[in-house]
Amino acid sequence: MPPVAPTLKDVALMAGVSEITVSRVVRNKGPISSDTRLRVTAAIDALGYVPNRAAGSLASAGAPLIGVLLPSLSNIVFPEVLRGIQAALASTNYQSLVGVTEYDPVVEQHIVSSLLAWKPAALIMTGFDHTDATRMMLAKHDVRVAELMDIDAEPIDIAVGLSHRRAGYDSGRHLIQRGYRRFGYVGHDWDADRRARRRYNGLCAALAEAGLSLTAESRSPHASSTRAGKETLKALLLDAPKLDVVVFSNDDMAIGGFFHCLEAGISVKEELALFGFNGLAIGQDLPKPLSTVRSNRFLIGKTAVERLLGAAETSDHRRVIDTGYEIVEGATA
Amino acid sequence: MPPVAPTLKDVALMAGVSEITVSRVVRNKGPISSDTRLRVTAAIDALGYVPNRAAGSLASAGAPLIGVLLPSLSNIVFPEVLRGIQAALASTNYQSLVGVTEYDPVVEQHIVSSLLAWKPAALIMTGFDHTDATRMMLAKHDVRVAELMDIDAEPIDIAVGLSHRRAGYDSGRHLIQRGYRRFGYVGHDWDADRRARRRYNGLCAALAEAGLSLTAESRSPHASSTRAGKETLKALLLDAPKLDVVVFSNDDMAIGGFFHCLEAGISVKEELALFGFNGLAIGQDLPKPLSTVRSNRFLIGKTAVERLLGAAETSDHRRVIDTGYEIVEGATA
DNA sequence: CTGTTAGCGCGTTCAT
DNA sequence: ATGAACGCGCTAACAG
Repeated sequence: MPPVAPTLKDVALMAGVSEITVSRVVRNKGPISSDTRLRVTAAIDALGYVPNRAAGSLASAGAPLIGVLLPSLSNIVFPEVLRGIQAALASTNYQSLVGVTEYDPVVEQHIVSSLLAWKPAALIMTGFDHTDATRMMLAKHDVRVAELMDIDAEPIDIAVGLSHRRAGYDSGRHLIQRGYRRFGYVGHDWDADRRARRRYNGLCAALAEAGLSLTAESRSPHASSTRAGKETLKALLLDAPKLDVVVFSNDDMAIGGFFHCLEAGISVKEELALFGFNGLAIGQDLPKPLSTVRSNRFLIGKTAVERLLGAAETSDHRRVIDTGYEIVEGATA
Repeated sequence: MPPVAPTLKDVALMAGVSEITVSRVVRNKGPISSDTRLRVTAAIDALGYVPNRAAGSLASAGAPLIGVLLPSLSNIVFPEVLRGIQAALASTNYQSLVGVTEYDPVVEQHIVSSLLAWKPAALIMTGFDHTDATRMMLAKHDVRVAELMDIDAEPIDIAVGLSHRRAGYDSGRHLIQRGYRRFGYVGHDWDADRRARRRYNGLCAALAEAGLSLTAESRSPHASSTRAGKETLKALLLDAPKLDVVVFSNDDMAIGGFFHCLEAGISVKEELALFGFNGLAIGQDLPKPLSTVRSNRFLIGKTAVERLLGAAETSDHRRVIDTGYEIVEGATA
């Protein structure tokens, strides 16, 4: 076990060529005779040579790295985005440096700063909520930047996601069209999750347009969760028993609501309709598939990487990429 | 927007000191007079200096990086482990380089190789299932290695997790003690998830010890999911209607089973008891909290990082760290 | 407490 | 098709 990793020089020596030739073989760059290529690759295998990326990045100014900043890993939505990112990265030689901000722009700022220290090719962030200092750093260090999930604001570089305002609005239209009139809303912490608020605003706009408004609403101060959904719906129904439908800030909350109905003996849809957001797999496996809006989390992550890395190849230079959403009819509304 | 990042030299020039002095201030290393420290930090702020980590790693042989290899991000369990890792990392200046193996040791091998290229301080992997080539690389490049989730085998360096065999065994003992006799088992793809098989073996051992055996069992060829649990239980009950209790390979599967019971009008626990594994939050929010075994995923990730980075500080040099598990009584068994 | 010298391993540039 | 020289930005090892 020689804890001394072989370098270009070792490979060069063994293959009887110069270092730069080995470097060319490794990177598949420049003309190499198939003969020397053979000898070099043989030496590489024999020595178990692994290029030192730190050295490579230093020499070439820029690392094959993508910084990924996620607000949270507790909300299943972000691992799914990360999954899309990883899937797209798998076919490249880029790797991901992952940090979690806990929805705090100041934490985000610190992470951006330490990620930038690696001279990554791009940064993937969530939402549009950054400190001025963050924006300044981003401007100075020429990295590509993708802001994910939302497209309701002006991006720094590119944005990939969906319009949460429109999604909320369309949810409202859809439900009104299906005959619902007495709307309840059950939400979670808005300060952290700005997108939930945008959907709420869209929903209210749709109601207003139809001459309606929310009959009752309640917001949990906590992060979204099944439990929060369950308890918040319970609380809401104590105050305002006469509702047709309850729109939840997302599927987690809605599933909690569904469970509450099961426990309270409320017949879902017949007595009270439920509507979510995200289209999580588990919601579709409930005894009654949840009516909701499918956001395309995996696609968002995947698309972001493709756009960030493939910029030159495509002629498509949109700054805002709408990955869309679809209303999932389900059986709860 | 000057796309030319300032370097140590720029800071040194501005502060009227040498580069190494700036370097010392940045790293908080070696004695520095508070006067020069002040001037240097002022210059750093003024220029917006961010150290180049690639250069630092090259010079000092070794990067403040932890490579993290996860088999999947679809199974909620691994994001939770990652959460623990990130939480522990937050208070250090280490960052995580994340890769996903899709349960394939060959993919794992490629990722290990590219991670090693950064000279990380440590690698966090899952399970004990690695190719020979992977083991060889690990031996050569002196990195710390943690193998997570399982402690039922001999680790390369350290292992952090729980004994799945014992967890399965204890589940069996627990259920037998509660009077169950006719056991069913509903599982998922074992080839990918070796730990599920270990739990199964433990369960069977407990049954055998009590002179019992599985009355019926069925395994989905797919990855674990609510849907797979639902469908597999349904199939199982067609063949073997007379069961007291069904043990599932994990909570996702068990929750699916719960949903099947709801749909089929089977009274959970009274007619058929259900038992899971993991102790996911959502299982505890079902109308009847799921009876299961709590694995401590967050703790596993967090502990691994602490052990890997804090080795010198603690006198605790165990190679195997048991993060334990607890039986969660619930209301479904 | 501060500076000098040397070089980490590689890629760029220019030659041959 | 191949190579030599140089330097990327930083830190280790010594001075002083």
